Amino acid sequence: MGRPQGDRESDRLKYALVTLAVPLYNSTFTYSYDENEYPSVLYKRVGVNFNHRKMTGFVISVSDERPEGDYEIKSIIKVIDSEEVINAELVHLSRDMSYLYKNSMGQCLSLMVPNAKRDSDAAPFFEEGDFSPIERLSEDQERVIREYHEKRREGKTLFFLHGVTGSGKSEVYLRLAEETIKDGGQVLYMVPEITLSEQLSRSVSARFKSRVQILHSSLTPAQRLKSARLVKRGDVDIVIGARSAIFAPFKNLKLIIMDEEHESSYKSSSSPRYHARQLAQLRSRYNDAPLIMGSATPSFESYRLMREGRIETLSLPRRIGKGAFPEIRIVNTLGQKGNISRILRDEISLELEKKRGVILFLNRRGYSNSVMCNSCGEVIRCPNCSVSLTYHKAGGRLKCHSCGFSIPLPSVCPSCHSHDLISSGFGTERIEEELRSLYPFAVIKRLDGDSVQDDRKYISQVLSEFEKGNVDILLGTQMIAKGLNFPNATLVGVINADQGIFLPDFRANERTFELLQQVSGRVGRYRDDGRVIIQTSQISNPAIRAVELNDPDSFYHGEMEERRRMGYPPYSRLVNIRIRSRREDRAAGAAEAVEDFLQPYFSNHEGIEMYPATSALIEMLNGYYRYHVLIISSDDEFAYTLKVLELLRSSFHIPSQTQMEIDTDPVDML
DNA sequence: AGCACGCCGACT
DNA sequence: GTCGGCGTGCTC
Repeated sequence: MGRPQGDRESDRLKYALVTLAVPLYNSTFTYSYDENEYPSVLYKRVGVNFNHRKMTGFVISVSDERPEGDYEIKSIIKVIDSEEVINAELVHLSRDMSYLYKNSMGQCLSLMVPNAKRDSDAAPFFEEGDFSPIERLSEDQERVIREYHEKRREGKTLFFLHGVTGSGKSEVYLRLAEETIKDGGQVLYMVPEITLSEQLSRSVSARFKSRVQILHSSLTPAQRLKSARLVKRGDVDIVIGARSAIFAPFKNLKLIIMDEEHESSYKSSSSPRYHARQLAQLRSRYNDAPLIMGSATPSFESYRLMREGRIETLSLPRRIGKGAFPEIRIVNTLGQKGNISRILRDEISLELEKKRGVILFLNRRGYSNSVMCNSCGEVIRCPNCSVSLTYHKAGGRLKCHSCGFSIPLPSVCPSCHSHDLISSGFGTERIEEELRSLYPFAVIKRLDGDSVQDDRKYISQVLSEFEKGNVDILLGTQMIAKGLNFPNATLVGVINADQGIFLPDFRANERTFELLQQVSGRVGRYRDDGRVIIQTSQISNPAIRAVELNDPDSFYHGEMEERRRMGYPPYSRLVNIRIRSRREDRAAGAAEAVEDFLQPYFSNHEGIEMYPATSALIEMLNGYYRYHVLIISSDDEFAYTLKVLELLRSSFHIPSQTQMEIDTDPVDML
């Protein structure tokens, strides 16, 4: 084939594959550009015209040849970046991600790059922290590092550091990170969202000096872009960050650490609903970089892999130094009056006399759970969501914990105008009030979603006051259960361990166990007189029993058997297809249409079960009616399921005014 | 998604 | 008359 002669301009015309963040089956489109004008466009962002609008996309490949097909090819309007913002690995990752989570490549790729126009002011490059002395390793830690190296020599890449709280996992991570960096590799160190703001990041930056990049949630897009550039150039040795740090554009990634591997914050709650743990496994494979996950309470997915020897287990079974496990006491709340039992009350008094701080935990904020009319029986509900409103005494309002809607507390029942409104259930606000009347001279601080919203600095302030011994009782939600260290506390109380237990979710026990185990881990890390008091009405629940007897193994075994028997994860894979619409009939209709589409592929298919379309547990959320179709596949048939869902994406036409979202390996079925 | 086009009902 | 709600089709 002869090239067109004479026309020098067309000689310089090249074609770029551009991927756009549109929810289409195929999100890549060809645009032309003049090579004289733009000598390099690959892996940069470009501005293009797309169906009567301007968009920015990523160039993922370039070519001299016009692609097949007779469609018009428009030209690139401008090139945004002077330097590449992605690389081949991230394009590859977005392709795999797109297939697994059923979003377009463009949508996946757009998550990976902060959407800043251009880089501006310098990011705070590193934070000056307290100097953290290098600890001497315990025997267990040394053994674990030895085992790691042996397994590495055998070519293993997946590891699990299974260690109780206080066993010194972080020091192991840091040693291995140091070694990797000395050999010229880069390290990704992932932590759950809440941990990030706290102690850890400071000690790590002190350890690695200026070549640390902390991906904080408070960074602006421009700052993120700037730090990504440093990572990409290889000017950063170690990146610390939460879920989205998994997209950092490493030049030479040689180790991935994922602490608190079981944490659900690693799973995105908006689409693409990726799980950082799965993506970490992909990047580990692409780069032949080991992945070390760690936790005291492994996810059941990881637990299965460990048990089957598909991932190497490194275990730290003992606490460091004289840290011992706390004594755990279960208090049966059945038949009890009041929210704080006699036993817990006495224990708190004892601690206060000794001038020690007490930590109390309750996973529900607000004052009362719901407000009901005592005349007509109406419960006051959110107009946008099918949940009841929670009373918040501070501010005197009723709030929706699903969508944030709030109204002033009405003085009469909205439906029958009776004055007889009663509240039921209790939250942290109510407990705080009870504590104040029980211990009028104690300094009591509450830490929950409400206290944070007002003031971001408040948390760290309260925590440091508690550490200094200036706070007697610290009352909090989830927030204080995870990741935080209270070296001096000797008493932890769980006001009510029941909440999670009654959810119609096969993970209810897992969540309860995990939470109680984590809460217990907060106490007396470095001492041997820690106590935990757990109040519950379900004293024979397996999760509660396991915590009481300090016997996690039997819990895992029992629960795993149950999961296997029922065909639930980790012995199967779930895909939840959610459909939502402002109109109930549309949502229901679309869900049925999805079911009808899939029926021929899944009915009578060995190893796959499709549950018929039903309305979601919370039928309405934010004004949208919600339906879903759940697919359970065996390990072997999961690949087939993904193939069929690809078909759904390419050829199923979603009715108007409805949205469909595919959630692969969902963590909550709500 | 988001934008244009084209189709029907009810309002200055 | 025509404004606007909504259904349908398309995007290099």
